[in-house]
This record gives sequence, structure tokens and C-alpha cells, in this order.
Amino acid sequence: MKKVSDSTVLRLSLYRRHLREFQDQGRLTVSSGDLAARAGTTAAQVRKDLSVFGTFGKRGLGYPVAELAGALRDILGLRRPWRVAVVGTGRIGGALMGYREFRSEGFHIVLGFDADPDKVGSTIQGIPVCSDDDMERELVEREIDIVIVAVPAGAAQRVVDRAVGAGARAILNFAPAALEVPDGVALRTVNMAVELEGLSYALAEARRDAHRGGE
Amino acid sequence: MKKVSDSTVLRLSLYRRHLREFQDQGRLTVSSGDLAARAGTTAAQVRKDLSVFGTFGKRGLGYPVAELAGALRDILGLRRPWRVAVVGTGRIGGALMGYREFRSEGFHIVLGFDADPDKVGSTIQGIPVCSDDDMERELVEREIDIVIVAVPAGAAQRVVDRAVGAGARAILNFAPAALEVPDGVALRTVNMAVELEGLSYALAEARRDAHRGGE
DNA sequence: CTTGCTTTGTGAATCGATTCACAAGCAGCG
DNA sequence: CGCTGCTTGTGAATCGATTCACAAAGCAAG
Repeated sequence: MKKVSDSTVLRLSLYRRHLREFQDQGRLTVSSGDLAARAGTTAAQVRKDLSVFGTFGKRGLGYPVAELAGALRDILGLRRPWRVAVVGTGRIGGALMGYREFRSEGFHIVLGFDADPDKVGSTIQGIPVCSDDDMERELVEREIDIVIVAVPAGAAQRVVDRAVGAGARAILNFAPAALEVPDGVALRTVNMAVELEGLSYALAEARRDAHRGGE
Repeated sequence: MKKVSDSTVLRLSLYRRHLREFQDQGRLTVSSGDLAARAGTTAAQVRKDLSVFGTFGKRGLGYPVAELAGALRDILGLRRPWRVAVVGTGRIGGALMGYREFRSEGFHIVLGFDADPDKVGSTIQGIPVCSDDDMERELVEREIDIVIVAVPAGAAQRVVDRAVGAGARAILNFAPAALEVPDGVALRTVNMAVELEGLSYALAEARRDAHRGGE
């Protein structure tokens, strides 16, 4: 299989979302242009992205909404639910444990981990919290597919190493840290502070331009 | 000013983080290679990124840590703090209001907005919550620079329109929705479900490869 | 069956970002 | 002072992703 770029996969997710909207509206087919307009890209981009995985449309007609949505579901691996654990049940971790969007997309958060003995044994958002110490065993026993890391930056690499050691193949990291994982392990980092700094740059740049009189 | 790519700005944020670590370790200079190793990129990339904004290093020596960190601070617009408001004080919004990393990087969350009358007038993480209805007035009066959107997808575009109408120039969106903003307004969207679907794709792909016998 | 309108799928062209490769600059040393 | 060892800054080359452009295909109407 040829390598598929991250940005293509990301867009497939978006397409699927918008396809569901079209489906709710009772549309039977959409053109690449319709889909592109919603997803904020171009018709050619939509067609190119889809063509990586096969041919789904009919010339002159467009794409059958329901069928394409199903195909994307398969491609993205969303046919069956994934089992997810959250490490670190502080404010961020706790919020993620209650995030509706995850469950409705087929990501079932089945347990949390925390180092705080007061939290161990309790539930957060109805999800049981285990001790950090038992991480390896629990990950295996509860057949966790995806580990979400929501611990402070300093602890993140250690958590990742342990999770990978226990066989984790996919990690979503919310700690503001650059993490290392071996080949074959999928890692995505959401760095919220970096996103804010991107906005800060844009604001500063706008101000600089204003002082300089545009350009 | 030539256009600077998002990915360059994103990396500058990372460089600054790692520079502080070097600084804490007492290093006076770093080479592009040192910085690249930490940030997970290449020496050439580091030099190219920096060269967009000027020349900061000395040949044969590397970059002066403190000076470069200061320069990045200026470039990223972090010299003075930004005033931030969070719209939607549910689980995600509430967690963001208490997120330490934001404050320590100079992003001061000064108020929240919520539609729930029970919350209006209370404080979350020590930050006062105002009514959605007063958004325009409060944004102007409290001189908000950045608006964080943490409302359900269906309400996000309306919030953004109102914020932009009140003069907001920078928006960080956590709602799983494709938002439209006029030119001149900086928008970043953090779509956590899409990130998870990226991992799902990787897992599904790995499984497909396994069934097919690698490749 | 033919004409006209639409829209896909895809090679080719373009664009942008990353990587390469090397001259130029600097410190240290004999 | 000139030589050695590093490291930057940057044009040129490469790589990858996006956009263009058009033949092929489907449908409808006459």
C-alpha cells in the first residue's frame, strides 16, 4: 500500500462528518464540489483524496452519500468501536472522559489511570479509575487499543514508554512535550499552548504590519 | 513581509520551549543540530526556520540560548500577556480555564461565558462567568484579544460570528465544526475527534497490512 | 441514436516546503 | 598568523502535495 499522507486522512474524517449532514438532509448523492465547499477545500482535492482508496463516484452524477460514508467508515477503521484508556484524570483528562463526541464516534473510554490514591477506585464521568501502578496489567487485560495521555509534561514520556511496553500501538498525547515512540506506534500530539502561540504570532504580525503601514 | 508558513511558526514555538530547557541546564549556546534533536526535526530545518526572521547565530559557535529565546518571544508576540475569554464553560471549557500552561505562557484567561443562568455570576477556577448575552459588550470592555470557543458544534458558528462582530481578531476553536471567519481573523481549530480518527486509521491500516502479510 | 450538460478520475503542471551541500565566518591553538 | 575544526546561512535540488485540465462516462431530452 502506498503511503497516505496525514492530511489526506484528516480530510477523510471531515468528509465523513459532512456526508452525515448531507445524509440527514436526505441527499442521495453529492458532487466533489458540494463536499469541498462544506469541508473548506477544493473539488479536485476531494477527488484526489478519495481516488487513493478506490473509485466511489459515478461520472455525471457524483458520489452516493450513504455508500461513500460507509466506505470512509471502513477506511478509517470505525466499523467497530475502539477501547480507550485515559492516563491522568486531572482537569483535562476528566473532561476528555466525559467528551460525548468520542463515544458517538465509536471511541469507548473504558478506564482512567491516576497516581493519586484518593482517586483510585472512584469513578469519573462513570468511568472507573485505576492506579498508575497497574497500568501494564490493566491495559492488557482490558484490551485497550488507544491510550490518551493527559499527565503533566514531565511525566508524559514515562507513561508513553510504559504503555508501549505493554503493547499500546496508538497514543493521543495532550501533554506539552515532544515524545518519542518506536516505529509501528502511532502518536498524535495535541499541543494547545502551541496553537495559542500560533494565534499570538498572527496578532503580533497584524500589529507589526499596522505600524509599518500594511505591505 | 513574506508569508511565513504555519508549520514554521509551530516549530518556532517548539524551539522556544526547548531553548528554555537548555537555558535551565545552564547552556550558553546551542547548535542547530542540538535544537533539532530535541524538537524532532533536522538541523537544516531549524536554520531555515530561523533565517526567515533574521540571523541569530554565529558560525562555528551556534546560537546564544538566552538571546535566541528572547528573539523568539518577540517574534511570537509573547512579550506582553494576551487577554483571553472562554465561551462555553462546560467540561472542556472549564478544564481550559484551569490549564496552567496557558497562564505561564502569557495567556491570561480573564473571563468565561455561558448560556446557563445558573452559572452566570459564579466563578470557575477563580474566573468569573458572564452571560452569553453580554458577549459583545464584555469582549470590548475587557479588551479581550483571543476568544476560545468550547461550545457544542451547533452553536460554534454563531459564537464566532458574534465574537468577530465585536472585533475579535483571533479564535481558538475546540468545537468539532468547520468554521468560517472573514479575512484578517486568525482561526485555529483543535478537533480532538479527528485526531482520534487518525489513530483509528493507523490501527486499521496496521491490521489490514497484517492480514495481507505486511508489504 | 445523437446532442448537450454534468461530473468523475487522473496524468501533467505547479506550487511550496524540506533537504542537500557548500562557501563563509568564527574560535582556538601552535 | 595561518591552520584546523565547527557551525551558520543560503542557493540549488529534491520531494511531496495541491491544482489544473481534459478525456471518459453517465444521464436526459428530443
